[in-house]
Formats: sequence, structure tokens, C-alpha cells
Amino acid sequence: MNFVEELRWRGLLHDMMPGTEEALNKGMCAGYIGFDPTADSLHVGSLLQIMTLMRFQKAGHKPFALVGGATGMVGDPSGKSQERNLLSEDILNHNLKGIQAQLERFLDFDCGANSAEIVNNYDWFKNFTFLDFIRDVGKHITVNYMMAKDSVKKRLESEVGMSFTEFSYQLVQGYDFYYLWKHKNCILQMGGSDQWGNIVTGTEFIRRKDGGQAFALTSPLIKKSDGTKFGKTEGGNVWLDAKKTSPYQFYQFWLNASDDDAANYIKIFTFFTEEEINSLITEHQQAPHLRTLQKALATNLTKLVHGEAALETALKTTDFLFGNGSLDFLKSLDNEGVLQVFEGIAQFTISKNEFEAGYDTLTLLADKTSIFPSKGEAKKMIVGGGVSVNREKVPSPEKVFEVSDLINNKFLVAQKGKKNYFLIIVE
RNA sequence: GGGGGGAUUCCAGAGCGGUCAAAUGGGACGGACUGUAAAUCCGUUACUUCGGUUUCGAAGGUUCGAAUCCUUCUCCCCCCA
Repeated sequence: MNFVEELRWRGLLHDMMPGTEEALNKGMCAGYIGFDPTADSLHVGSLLQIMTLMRFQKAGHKPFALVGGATGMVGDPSGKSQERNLLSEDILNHNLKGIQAQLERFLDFDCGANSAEIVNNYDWFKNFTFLDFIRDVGKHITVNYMMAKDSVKKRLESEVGMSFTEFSYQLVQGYDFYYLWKHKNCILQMGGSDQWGNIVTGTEFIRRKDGGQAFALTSPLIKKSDGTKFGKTEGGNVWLDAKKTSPYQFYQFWLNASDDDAANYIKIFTFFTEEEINSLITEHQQAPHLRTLQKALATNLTKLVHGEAALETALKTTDFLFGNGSLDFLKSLDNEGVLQVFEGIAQFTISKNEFEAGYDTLTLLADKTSIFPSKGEAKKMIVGGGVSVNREKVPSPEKVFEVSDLINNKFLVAQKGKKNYFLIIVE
């Protein structure tokens, strides 16, 4: 199955320029996807693009991952209703390093002709002067053409308007494509559907400047079945960086997908074949409570992103917190073991002296730890029956915890709602 | 330049001198049900030492009492030129 067919059955093909499939079928091609340095880590949303590059490479083509050291300085207006704030260079560099390190995990950089490469567009923009740019690039694309783009049109019609900086963004990105086409023989740019306009500016620029031919291919925006944004939890974004989203939380994110979403995600976010997926879906439908799909997703992706060892820990933690793991299990572990089980879980430390003085639940949960932002909120939730400590519902806000309540003389396990666990360490 | 309208608790949006910590809807969070799902139902949604305390764009003022009235300022929208 070729690359385009693969994307098609997985529902990952939103749009492509005529001739793209034919061009790819002629043999090995080079293609790229750009990643914005808006944060120092990529998130699950970027995972789709990363995996597209992986599929591209598996299909025998040569993938380029572009980090936007230059474009990040400008700010992509696509899909933004407001002008963006510029990032400082320090932050930008920090972010670039972070996402570059992440990208390196996913692609094969040593497999002969189609080895992956990471490029930074700052390298070809840093010495490009403004005058050169408007003469060599600006001259080939009319403002009329640029204004017809959706991302620009919407902003021109709105009250907030658009700065010249963001208006020129598509030219900057368009030139990236030209540069890679010219110097790396890169004939395809891929991306999310919101990137269509920017990508096509690139192919247009290549055509007008050098009479060359290049192609565009986009993937659809992923949405949840209830229409809300993909990739968010109550805690915010789901990041690929283990420091921002622990492997356990990452695993839980996928495990908590609804049935509808899981059936969709399994095609998008795994490398299973069509037959394998169909059999997984059938299996899931026969025994939905086993959540075969969610487990397959969570397991495969945690392993892909964080590695085998982190997956093992995430599974162990999940097993204890949601399985039939009793407190006795925790008690049977030494301190190291407890900390390992709770590795991906928010932790708070308070001193033993303080603890011995005796805190009521409110002080403990809202004052001494930030499990709750205020005592009022903690109280409401305790009264509402939503708070447990050591697996038992806290009967009243006045309940005082003592040394005898500590597991292994050191730990308390607090629970806000059913799924949010916290470890309080007393030492 | 002239005239008019507006800024309310996460969002939308009521309130127009006391009974307003502020209707209603959405979102979020919690509970029940379940499969750590979906749907549904219920509850909570400023802080508090539970006496109170600080909120309705900002600062002053009137009043026993202001989100509500007055003054100035900031920002937004609309109409005319």
C-alpha cells in the first residue's frame, strides 16, 4: 500500500494537490512538515504530524522535520483570531531545543537514502536581509493573492486587524518550501488542514520563481466525537515531555478516550494494519467494558513516546490506583517502591513535626498542599462526598489525620474525585 | 469633528437604590449509574478563623444604604461628517 492510500483509509487525508499521488509513486521523494516553537515541548496534537512523517519514511520516502526558528519569530496567523504576541529570542531558542530533541526520538536518521533530517529555517533566514527578501520573494507573489487566503481574509474583515508581520508570514513559510525544494529536492509539504493556504503559497512561489513543481498534502483536524478540542484534559494540554505530562498521565489520557473516539484514534495514532484494527474493533464491541481499543492506544503510544520502562511504571500505577490494588499492597512496598508507583502523580511534602501537630483535612489539603486552591472549595467537595484519603471517603472537613493514618509511617494517598490522585509525603 | 450605546462573577447575559455574592444558559468540577466510556439525573461554581470580609471597567462623590444615582478617567461598539 502506498503512502497516500495508507493515509486515505486511516482518514488522515484532508486534501492534496492534483498529481501528488502520482509524483510519490514514481519513487523515493523528500517531503517535510514544519513544527512551531510555540512551547518547549510538542503535544499530542503534534503527534499526528510526527506520525505522518513516520509513515512517510516507512513508505520509503525521505522525511524532513522543520523547526521554525525563523517562522516562530513571526507568528503564524492561521486559525488565530487575534494577533499573537512575539516570543523573545531566549524563549524561542529554549523551545527550539526542546522540540528538536523530541523529534529526534521518532524518526530514523540512519537508514541510508531515506534517512530523516531535521532542519531549522533560521539557518537560511538569518542572513537574508529585508531588502533581498522583498526583492527575491515578495516580487513573485501579489498582495491580491496573499489577501485571498482564508487566514488573512478573516482577519482583514475582523475588528482586530492584522499586523504586517503576520501578513507576511505566508511568504516566509512559502520561502521555506522553496529553499527545501531547491536545496534538498523536497517536493512535498504536509501539515494540518489549517496549513493548506501557507503550503500552497509555497508551491505557487516555486512555480512562479523557478517554474518548478511541488505538492501539498494536508490532514484533517482531529476532533472529539462531542465536538470539543482534542488533546486537552482538565489539567490543560497533554504534552509529550514527561516533565510536563507524566507517562502515567499520558497513558491515562488515551485510556480515558470515549468508545467513539478510540475507534477513530486507533486508525490515526497507531501503525496497526487495517485487518488488525478491524479485529480490535470487533473485539472491543464484543466486550466493551474491557476497553480493548483504549488499552491498545494507551499502551502503544506511551511506549512510542516515553519508552518501554516508562510504560511499565504507568501500568503499575494504573493497576494500583484503578485495579484492585489495596492499601495492603502499598504497605507491602518499601518507600522506594511507593514512590515508584506514584512516580507520575502530583506529590506534596510536609514535615513530620508539622504533621504531628495535627491538621484537619481542610488545612492539610488546601493550606499545606495545593490539592485545593482554597479551603472553601475543599470543604464543599468533602461535604459533597468527593474527597478520599487512603481510599476512604473523608467524612467531614474537621477530620484530623494522625501519624497512625500514615502508610509506612510516611505517606497519605489523597483523592479528589475518582481519578485525581495525590501523594502526600510526611518526613 | 458631531451624536448615541456599552463595560456585571470562567464565558454569554439579566439586574437599574435596600429582600444582590448577584437570575438564567453554557462551561468546568463533584456525586449517582456504568466500563476510569457515552447518555441521563443530582449537586457545587468569590474568600473566610463561619463572626464576617472583598466583588459588578478605574478613581472619587451623593445616600442610613449603590452593580444600580452623580463626576472624572480608560477601553469598546454604532450612526453622522
